[in-house]
Amino acid sequence: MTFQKRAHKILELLEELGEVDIRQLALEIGVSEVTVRRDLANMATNGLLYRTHGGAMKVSQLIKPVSFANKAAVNFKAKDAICKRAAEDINDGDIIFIDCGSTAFRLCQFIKNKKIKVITNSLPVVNELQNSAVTINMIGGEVDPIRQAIHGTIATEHIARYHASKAFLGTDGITCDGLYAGSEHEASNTLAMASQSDQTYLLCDVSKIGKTSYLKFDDLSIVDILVTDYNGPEIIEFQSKEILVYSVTH
Amino acid sequence: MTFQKRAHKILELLEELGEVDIRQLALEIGVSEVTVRRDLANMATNGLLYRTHGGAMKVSQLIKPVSFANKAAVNFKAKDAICKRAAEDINDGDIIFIDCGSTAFRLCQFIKNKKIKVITNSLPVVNELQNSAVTINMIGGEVDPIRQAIHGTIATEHIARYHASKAFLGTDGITCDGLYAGSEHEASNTLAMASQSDQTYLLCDVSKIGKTSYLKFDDLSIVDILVTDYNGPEIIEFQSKEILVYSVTH
DNA sequence: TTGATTATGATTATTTTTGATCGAATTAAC
DNA sequence: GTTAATTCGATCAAAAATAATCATAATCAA
Repeated sequence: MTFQKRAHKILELLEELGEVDIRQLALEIGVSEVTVRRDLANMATNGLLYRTHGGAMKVSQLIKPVSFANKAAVNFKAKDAICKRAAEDINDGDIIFIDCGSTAFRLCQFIKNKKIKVITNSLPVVNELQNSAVTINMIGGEVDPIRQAIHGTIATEHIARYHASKAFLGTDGITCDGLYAGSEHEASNTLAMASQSDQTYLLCDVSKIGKTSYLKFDDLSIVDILVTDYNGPEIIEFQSKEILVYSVTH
Repeated sequence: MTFQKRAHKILELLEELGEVDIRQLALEIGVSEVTVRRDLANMATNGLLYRTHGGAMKVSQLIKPVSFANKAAVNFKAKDAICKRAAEDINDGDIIFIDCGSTAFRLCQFIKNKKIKVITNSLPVVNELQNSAVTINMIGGEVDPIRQAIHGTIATEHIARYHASKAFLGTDGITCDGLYAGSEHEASNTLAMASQSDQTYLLCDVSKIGKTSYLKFDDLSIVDILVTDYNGPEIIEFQSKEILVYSVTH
């Protein structure tokens, strides 16, 4: 098999898998690892792929898909059901805020083909929506590496300059008394988004209901619509506080 | 059998199989391998096929879609050498701007362990530096999906709120007359960063020197230090304009 | 026919490709 | 941090393919 044929094959595998390792390639193609290494080096100098230790990556994937995948995968069926329901309310032409956090992140998959404008402080959301029909506006300011989001006063000020039709927010905990956040920064961003939008949706899986956290940052007045897979007694109380509740199942 | 007849046969086989090898052709056509080789050489110079070691391939099969050519990997050795040199000037405690673009992006790998603050409008830079010692500040505003960066008036305003000790900028082209950019947004960001920093470094591989582009956005006065792998006559002229030139090799 | 030109095949030297090996560099594990 | 395991790059040798050279056969013009 000639170099050209191998190159073709490697690019194909790369396109399919995103990354390849040398042992796997040597086996698949039927040549020695040395040869594969040479091929990769060659192709890398031509910009056809990105060489890594032990293999290669697709160039376009050089932008790491930000993986707080772990957290996002927890209870993802509930989160997906919630986000799917929420996405039904999003129409072409909408301008929406998307909060940081693993729940709101799952909204992305349902809005990729909508002609909307998304304003967000979440880096995973930006990455996820990069090659979609959506126009993205990134909120600026200090990057919080753990939450993979932009936080701080500059961020809050930035939010205040925009206005959206809908905000899709997350929270660390919610009780009949109010909303709880794990940090002040998170809270101030969430509040800022809520105050700058016509309608606020709170995306909230069952694990958050009835739970309190470090900081109670608001009563429930900022919430217009609660989307949740929870179905217990508190629901009625939420409704009595003029919150519309979307109950979903999965 | 004449050359024309053989050529016809070879093209037929090529169309059918996508690739051919010389031994197989010699057998099939009934001539010596030397002759086949001569035929292929002939046809290759006329662009009828692509010669490989031991055979030939259909031209169309050879090249994958253009999307593979990613800027970040093109000429990366020069870019790495440039960025490595530039990084030597970055010290703990510095606050630096990093411009968007494939060259400045390569600075990331050399500053991951420095205790500095980075202000950038480049999404790849943010992703690359996420799990590093660096504190990141993301410039906010509209996301340009092609350049993977934040551009626009909001972004420019955001930059104006910060001040850095050093700015590491890229450009689409540079001549003795000035700097060229591919878009107005790019230019305004670059200018904003330059005006808000004590020293501006221009990171510029050989392909940019002497090249002009869509928009001339400044003379050379904003550049303090030019880091490049170029080593031609213009260098002296740059120096005469009070630009310090770091020449690197790779 | 003759001489010249061209195409083909055989032979040989050169280049290219590939795989093996080993010290150095990088990464992972502790 | 240190150590162990991979992976890398360089060098060398073997095999295959190529280019160069030459000789022979076919073609063509005068």
